[in-house]
Amino acid sequence: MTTSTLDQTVAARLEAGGIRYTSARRAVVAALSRSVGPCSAAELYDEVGGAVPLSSLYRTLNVLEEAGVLVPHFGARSVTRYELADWIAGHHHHVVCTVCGRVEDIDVPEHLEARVGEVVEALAGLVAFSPEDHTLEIEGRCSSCR
Amino acid sequence: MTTSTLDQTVAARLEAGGIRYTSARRAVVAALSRSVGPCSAAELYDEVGGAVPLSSLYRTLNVLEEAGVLVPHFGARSVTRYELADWIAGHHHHVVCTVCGRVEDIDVPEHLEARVGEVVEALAGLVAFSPEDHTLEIEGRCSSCR
DNA sequence: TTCCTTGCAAACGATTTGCATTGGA
DNA sequence: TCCAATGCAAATCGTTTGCAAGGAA
Repeated sequence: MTTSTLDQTVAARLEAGGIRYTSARRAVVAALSRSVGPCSAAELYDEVGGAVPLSSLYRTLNVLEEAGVLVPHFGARSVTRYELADWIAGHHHHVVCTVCGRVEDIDVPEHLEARVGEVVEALAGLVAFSPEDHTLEIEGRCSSCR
Repeated sequence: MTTSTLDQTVAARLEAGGIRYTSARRAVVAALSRSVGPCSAAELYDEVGGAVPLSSLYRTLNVLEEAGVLVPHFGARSVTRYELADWIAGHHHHVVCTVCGRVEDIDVPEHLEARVGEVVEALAGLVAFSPEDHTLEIEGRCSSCR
């Protein structure tokens, strides 16, 4: 998705909720769209060159999360990372490097995702659980830390 | 696994690393073995009736994690939960209730786990990643919050 | 004008650490 | 005995909030 298309998509979503799409919010969405994986507030702060102070950044993240534009990711001790929601960025899973800590997205080919879905349904059935979503994370060493 | 067997298993592991298996550490391991899902430091603090002060509890958790007895779980904003490592408690996955926030373990039947493993290998291959472990979490509503 | 958003500084909660004391092999 | 483990209090760090100022509709 190009940045301008992304911007329009997000803009539409926010307008539908009566939420302004301000420059700080645009900056965060743009920064996330550039990233290869979820970003923490601190990382985004750097990415936007300090243009948005941390407190505003956190507020921005919360607004975008409530609007369903972003999704939080709790993959490491003590920091929450955010990424664009699946309906925007597409459904995907993560690989987490146990050495450098980096989190990267994996776009899952349909035939594999179908198998994940089957397993999820089967497992949820075992514990009388109504599955709404799922996350699969693979820990290991990334190609740089091999 | 009975508590005494568990205790012996953990004791052996710690001794092998020259680490003492003190009463505080025993209390934490016992509390976790009673739990149906991962516990935060605060939850464990309550579970042991305040017998281990929080600072010591955190140190205990770190020691046991480094020894490979516990594994951290980052499933919710701002708290880290711990559980017994897979080699002790058996490999399993989690269901997270989006309503009450509870995390529960699912023991995965072998045939399903095999399928998860295949998908993990396939995905890791796509991004030149050496998989060491994986976690599958299912979000949804538990039977109580249906 | 009116309500939403922002920036700054102070507040918070989870976790860590310094230091003196205690306890187990 | 002697070093690791503990307890307490203070320090950190990520995150949130109160409040006054700035901006868009």
